[in-house]
Amino acid sequence: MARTAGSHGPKTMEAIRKAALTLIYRKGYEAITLRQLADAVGIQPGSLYNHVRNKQDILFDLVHDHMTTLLAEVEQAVPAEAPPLVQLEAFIAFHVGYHITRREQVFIANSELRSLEPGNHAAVVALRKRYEGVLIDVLRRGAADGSLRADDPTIAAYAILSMLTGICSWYQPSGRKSADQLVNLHRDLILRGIVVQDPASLAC
Amino acid sequence: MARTAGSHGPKTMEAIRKAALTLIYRKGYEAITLRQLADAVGIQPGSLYNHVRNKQDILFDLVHDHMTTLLAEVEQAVPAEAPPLVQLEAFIAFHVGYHITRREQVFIANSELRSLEPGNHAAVVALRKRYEGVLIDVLRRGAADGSLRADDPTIAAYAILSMLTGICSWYQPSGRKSADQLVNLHRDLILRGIVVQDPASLAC
Amino acid sequence: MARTAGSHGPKTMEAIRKAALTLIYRKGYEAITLRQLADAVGIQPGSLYNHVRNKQDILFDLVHDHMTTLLAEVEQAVPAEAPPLVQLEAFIAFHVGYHITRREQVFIANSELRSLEPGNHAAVVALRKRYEGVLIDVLRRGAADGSLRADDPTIAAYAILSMLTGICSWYQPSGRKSADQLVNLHRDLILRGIVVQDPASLAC
Amino acid sequence: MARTAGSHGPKTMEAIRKAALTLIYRKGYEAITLRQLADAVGIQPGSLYNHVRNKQDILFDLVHDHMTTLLAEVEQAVPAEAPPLVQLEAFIAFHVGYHITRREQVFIANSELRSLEPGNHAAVVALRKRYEGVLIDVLRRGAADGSLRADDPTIAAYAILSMLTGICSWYQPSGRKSADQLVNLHRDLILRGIVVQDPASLAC
DNA sequence: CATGAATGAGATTTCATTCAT
DNA sequence: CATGAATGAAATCTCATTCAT
Repeated sequence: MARTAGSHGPKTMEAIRKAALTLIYRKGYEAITLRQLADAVGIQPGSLYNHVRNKQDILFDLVHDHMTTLLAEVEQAVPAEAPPLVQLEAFIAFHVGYHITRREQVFIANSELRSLEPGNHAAVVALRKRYEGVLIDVLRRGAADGSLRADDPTIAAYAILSMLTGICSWYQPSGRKSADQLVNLHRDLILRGIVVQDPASLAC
Repeated sequence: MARTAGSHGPKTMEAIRKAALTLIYRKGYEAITLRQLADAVGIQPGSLYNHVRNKQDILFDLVHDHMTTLLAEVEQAVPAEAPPLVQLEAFIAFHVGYHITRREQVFIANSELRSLEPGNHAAVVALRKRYEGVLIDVLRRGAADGSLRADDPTIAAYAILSMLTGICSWYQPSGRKSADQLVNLHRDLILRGIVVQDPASLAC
Repeated sequence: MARTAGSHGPKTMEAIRKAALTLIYRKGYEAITLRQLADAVGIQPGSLYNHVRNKQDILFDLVHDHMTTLLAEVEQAVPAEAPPLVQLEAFIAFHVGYHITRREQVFIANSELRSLEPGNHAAVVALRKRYEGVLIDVLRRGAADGSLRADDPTIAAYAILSMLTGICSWYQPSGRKSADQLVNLHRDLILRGIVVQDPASLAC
Repeated sequence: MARTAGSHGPKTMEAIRKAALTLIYRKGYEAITLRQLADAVGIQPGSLYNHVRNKQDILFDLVHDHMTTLLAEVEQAVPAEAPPLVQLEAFIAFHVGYHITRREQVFIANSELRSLEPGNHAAVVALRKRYEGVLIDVLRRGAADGSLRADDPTIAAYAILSMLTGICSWYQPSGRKSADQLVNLHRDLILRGIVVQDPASLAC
């Protein structure tokens, strides 16, 4: 990681954020120390407090920023007036694309919720619920117009989100699948399932 | 939580395990202290060391026990000689059923891998790979005999496992869905997808 | 100061109290560090927390103990049924005697009130008011029966208490005045004042 | 408290002094931080160093200024050639008047001596001794000419000073006693004591 | 087998102070 | 002369772990 030793000005805050992201992603919020973080930034532990109120704020900033960006972007990515199936495909493509380019943020936002203090926790959970709501709405409209099969749109949404977010835990940009391939793979799985439809059973 | 204050004999070890399970599930391994654990058990922190070598061992025991049980049971639950589709359905039913009755173990085994020391980490990851291997094998055989559509059985297996394991993070035994309903819901989603197949498009 | 290195058992708490008394008396509560205190006791700083909840508690214990003892003893020292003048003399003798043998406690209880957290502060101030009340009552009764001249018993009591407590700030047990001499000196000053009454002016 | 936000020019130094006086009076020298002081002044902590060499100097300035002013004024207030009794009355009036109008300075000068570094401490104690010397001299001369009863003029002086200075710790300008009343009350106490002289015992 | 007390390492945080801009 | 950011030292407190009793 870049070491901006003795860094000055507003760059330091950015360096702290970047270093915190990597460190928390790799070791977890509780497991990292501010000494390690300061080392990674190239300053003294105490100097962190010129930019941050306390350790908790570092985590909250990271998670909160991530969630607001995610929300802002999903609303642009999913066309408001399109049919549910189109929206669903857009959502899948957006979610997979966004998540594999921000694996750290996503992972932290999911796994370190527990480490947020009550107030912060509530704020983040609220944002998360809004994001989940986007998908739930799509499924609900699809169920209503008969294009999607979702007896329980909420549970189906959770299932889809779990599946897609899980990609983060094994995906490597250098791996053998491109982002597009991943999107297609998961879109097919979600839309059509894994069973090969027996043509005979479908014959007239 | 049951507080076995001043517990004696071999019960103490069991009480430690139970308390550790609950505490780690709720707060995370790094976040709990042995003092909290001792409190929950009803003994002094120092007394823990009559039963356990150190904090790490508590976590490893929990995770390792869980993984070996999981493996032993999945092999009994999935019929060895059945066709892949039948095996897949058996796997889904087993996985969902097992996971919702052991939410804490599952959650810990997934989220606290990071907190395991290298040796322990490797041991658990190996067990996990064997468990994933069961599903991957099923998908692979299904792809081979044309009954399942899985271009990439590994990724499909990860996707399915992520989806199913995600249930743990929101499931409440007192909720509105029974275990059976959950199994059906997820089986349908995995096998047939979410899109309603247009009969017209399938007509000859 | 005695250094009970590696001290064990209930003696440690006593050693902490004694060392804290001396250190706080000499440097002030805010100025001392727990490292210094631990050094004086002969243990590690962290070990203090086996006996004490935090730094504030050390101060509060000291002050609170002092005030309760003071109150208990003053009630025994001042005869309940005696005439006010006798009571006043008893109070002076008691106060001077008690204070010069416990200079540290007295000084701390007066000068470190500011360092007490609100709750603790209130508790100590309440005790202090009760002690002051003893003297105020004596003066009030003396004013009532005409034996003492105290237009404002409260202010007079404060004046007397300030004068007597001030002794602590310069008294040395090895000094040239005995405790008895001090008592007499101050009793005379309080009772008769400093002016030599001109016999002529009193003649009939 | 007045907040001279972003103050400029020579006013800043004055603002620092005023804020320091109030803060140290309320919380004590060791307990305040330069951040708090800077806040109160309306500047950044680093900016303090454009006006002050360090924290210690702030305290020393305050105490030293106070002591020199006190000394200068007491010499004007106590008539050099008057009889001891008249001088004593003048001293009492001056001391009470001066102290109740500068409660903060007086309190700090008495309670924060401990926080002065050796050199500064010595300087202030020397000034203090000179001030005490004024009263001691009066008493000594009174004892010499038979007008005052002071076996030990030093101790008597300490006693009187303690009594008078104690006023600062409870006096409120808005209270029920005027400054003049306070002076009279304490002068009577010091000169004539608290006992009502039994006329009978004085009769010829 | 439990306990109370000790340890030593280290964590987060605070603070006085410095200095380039 | 003010500022923002850095430093380095230190402070309080926590924690896993050990061990005599």
